[in-house]
Amino acid sequence: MDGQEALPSLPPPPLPQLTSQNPPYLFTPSLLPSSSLHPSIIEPQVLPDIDWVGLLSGQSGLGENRPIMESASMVAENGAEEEKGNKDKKKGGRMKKATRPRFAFQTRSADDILDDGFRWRKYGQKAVKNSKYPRSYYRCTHHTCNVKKQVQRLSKDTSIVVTTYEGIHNHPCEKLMETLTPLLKQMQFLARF
DNA sequence: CGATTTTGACCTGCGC
DNA sequence: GCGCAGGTCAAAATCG
Repeated sequence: MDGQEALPSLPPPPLPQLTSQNPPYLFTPSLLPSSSLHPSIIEPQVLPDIDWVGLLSGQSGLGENRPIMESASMVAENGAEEEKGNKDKKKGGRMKKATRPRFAFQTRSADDILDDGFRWRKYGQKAVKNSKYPRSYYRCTHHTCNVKKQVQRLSKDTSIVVTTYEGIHNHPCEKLMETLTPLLKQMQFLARF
């Protein structure tokens, strides 16, 4: 069925607060609605039923209906786990059930690919049943980062793109850093006076 | 020439 | 056990 296409349109939930428990780069501009990085996005929508608190704290979700989001039990995303995990998998196919957090949101956009500040490499595209449009698979190009995302346009409402993120970035957003670095330098310079 | 995209083959999980 | 659907790999093509 087209589970992803039956997503209700609800206002985005409150954004999670970063605490000392959370990885420093857990939520980046990619998840911030109305981010200035996304001029083309008119109506960002975070999927409902996402247990942000659980997601962040490592506890499992509460929602009963989770159209896209999988269980949010957090696996150690950083460091050794990812590289070694990759060795277990053979060519193609699903590996062990992903236990990494997944979250998705809809955006109303003419572009399938929205610029979320990270660099992504496309590694696959697949036609999906009950959908006119193919689903595209992307992986974060950062060496140590194993985050993936899927992008799919709804066939019911072709102006809506569903983006599903899987995993958590363990590095800063490049674009954000590019923007902030000169500002920081300038501030440091001015602070000397 | 390195990085990225395209695309068909391959693999796995799941329902029947 | 079989077939389908989804997810990934990797070689070739394309791009900057």
